[in-house]
Amino acid sequence: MPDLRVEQPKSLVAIVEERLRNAIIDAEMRFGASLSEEALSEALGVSRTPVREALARLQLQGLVTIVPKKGTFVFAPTEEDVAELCVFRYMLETQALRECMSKARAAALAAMNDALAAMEAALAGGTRHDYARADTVFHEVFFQHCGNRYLGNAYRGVSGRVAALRTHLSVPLEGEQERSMAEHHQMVEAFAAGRLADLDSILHRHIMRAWDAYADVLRSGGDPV
Amino acid sequence: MPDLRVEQPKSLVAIVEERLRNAIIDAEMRFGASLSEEALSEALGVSRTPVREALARLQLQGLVTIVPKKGTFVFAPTEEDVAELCVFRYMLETQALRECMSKARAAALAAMNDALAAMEAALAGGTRHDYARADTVFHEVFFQHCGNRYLGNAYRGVSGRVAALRTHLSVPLEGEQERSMAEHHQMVEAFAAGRLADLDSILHRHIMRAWDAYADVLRSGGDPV
DNA sequence: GATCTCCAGTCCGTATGCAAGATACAGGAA
DNA sequence: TTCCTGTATCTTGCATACGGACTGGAGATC
Repeated sequence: MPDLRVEQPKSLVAIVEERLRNAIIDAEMRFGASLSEEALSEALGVSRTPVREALARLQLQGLVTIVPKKGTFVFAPTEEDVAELCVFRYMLETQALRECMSKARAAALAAMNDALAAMEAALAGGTRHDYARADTVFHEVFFQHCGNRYLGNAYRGVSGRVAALRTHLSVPLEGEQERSMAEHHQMVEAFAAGRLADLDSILHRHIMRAWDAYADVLRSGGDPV
Repeated sequence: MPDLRVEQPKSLVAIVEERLRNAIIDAEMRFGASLSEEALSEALGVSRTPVREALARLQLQGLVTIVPKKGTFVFAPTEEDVAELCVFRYMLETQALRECMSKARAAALAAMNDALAAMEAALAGGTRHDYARADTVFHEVFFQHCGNRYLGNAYRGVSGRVAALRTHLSVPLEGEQERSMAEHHQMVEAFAAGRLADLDSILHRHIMRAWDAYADVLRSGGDPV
């Protein structure tokens, strides 16, 4: 028998979750914005049940905050949050790169180059949101090739916040894309050459500089989008 | 006004989640056992809604597997799973210890000593399950004092599986508790002395030896409890 | 005996209804 | 004016109902 398997249609919960996740990440909603289950269910054309379940999942990803009997809100990062998130992100990414290098170097390098090309394209001809999305894809490559599902899961658990911060906070910064692009090139070079220590320090610089930028924006009045 | 605040009663979802989590971790249910929402809701005396939500959360912790339209099952680890989990656990714990050492050394040390004493007590006078629980508490100390919520969250995301493996797989092994206890003592000593490299290697040995033990049990026929 | 078909039982996905807590605001008392 | 209080209206928490999808087995067919 040939393989005729069809993929399952996504459940409403999954659809709603993805839709809301994108809305938050792409800054269609501001930090702290209120989300009523009923209003959402009406806007999305489904009942409250799948909306409710999707919100519960998003809470576990840190993208929304559910306050019992009060309401659900888009997450609102504090400076401290962002700092801890960046430190954690660095831990995960540096470990993932280590695993990539020792286990799937060629495949990872190829994927990184593809992602880099997409970033260049977005920088040249796309919007800043396009660039932010391509940036997100680049960093996901590490985890797709690291060969450890748990590492990937842990990253997925924070990737939403990371991506949201990227869009909300770095998109408006002038010159940020160009600096970021240069650092990504350096990372790929170091990876290709197998210089792990260099890679680590570039990654560290990359993430911590992003943190600085975010902190500045946060201090100067929160969500600018 | 004196502080009269009352704590919120836990939601049914939280209660059900905790109850099921404990049931799985304490090996009241075997790996792969089937969990019907309806049967659970009846057994727990609540409706299907909170049960359903609790199961969704447990899935994200990797403790159950939900197969659409078929049913929900207690997770069933493969050898590969366990290997990846151990590697990941080592990554998280070593990072957490590093943070503890640099940020909250005294408090962490005190808490580790407390946890160690509880383990000794369980080893001397408790059941093997008691020891397993005390072991779990010991490792949680790292994350309570590491000062990074994201690191703690990531650990919580796998701690259920770790704890479940501990109970299901290591409880039946002869002499395992004593070896484990000795290693924990070594860890605390190294931490107290600030010997980070030693600490790392002890932790690595500790986790990887546990992995060996689990793998043996798994190969010899799965869940023995 | 092997295979197919149908059916009953079980499970989940979703919609909806009701109850209870939280909040905002108007209106009255000091 | 200022403070308190009752109430309308919002929110979520949970229960329940219905329908579709899947599974396993009895019986028919070859």
